[in-house]
Amino acid sequence: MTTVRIPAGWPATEEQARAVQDELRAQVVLDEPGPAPGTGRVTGVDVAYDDERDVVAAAAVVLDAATLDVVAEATAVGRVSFPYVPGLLAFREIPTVLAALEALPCPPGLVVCDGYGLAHPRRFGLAAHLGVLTGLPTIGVAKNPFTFAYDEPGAPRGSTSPLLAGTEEVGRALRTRDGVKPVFVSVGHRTGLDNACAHVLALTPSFRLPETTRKADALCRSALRAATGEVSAATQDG
DNA sequence: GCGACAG
DNA sequence: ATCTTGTCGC
Repeated sequence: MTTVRIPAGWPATEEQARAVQDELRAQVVLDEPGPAPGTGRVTGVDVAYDDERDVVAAAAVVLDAATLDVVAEATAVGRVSFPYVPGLLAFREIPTVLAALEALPCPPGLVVCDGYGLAHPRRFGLAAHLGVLTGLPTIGVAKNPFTFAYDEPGAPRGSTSPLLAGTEEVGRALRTRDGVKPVFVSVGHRTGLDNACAHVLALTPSFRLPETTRKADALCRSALRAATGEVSAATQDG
């Protein structure tokens, strides 16, 4: 576990954050198909919060893409770096997520984020932002459609429908379990949308959400419990 | 103008 | 995201 300091010059206002998005957005690479599904490694990242104590914990869990076995994992804790503002989620999550990724003992391969990539009001959601900062291929898998419109995909697992901002397809609603609410997939960086959806299907043999997300979620929650536990123990001990 | 809005 | 018991089912 590593402890994170909020980077110097980190945006302090919504206006500054939007300016950063507009500046970095031009660096997103869209003409690469990305790593082939089922090969190499796939890493899930997630973050948990205790706003009460101003503590944030992130986890990165590396899976073998073929077997979905855990190959490596790392966590990081720090202070909350930004309030939750729809459209600016990345500024809340990224410092701690970056630290967790850097603490990994091996390359992460494709990174799967909780939330959106290009499906974003400014076309620069968390997955795109993390991709540009790390240079890694990334995708976003969200549980909710945010502000976007979509037609219900067919009932069978694997069915998709466009996720629409007006007439622009910014992502895809993807059914990962028969008859269950779809997930919302969008490209982050250095990956194509077809490939991103194929990865998500490969990562959902048993549950609605990708194994990467499930494992990272469990790990960051336990890291948060450990971190806040230390705080209260320190308080009691002196 | 107001509200809704990834996590 | 988070607050939260028991409960149904594989």
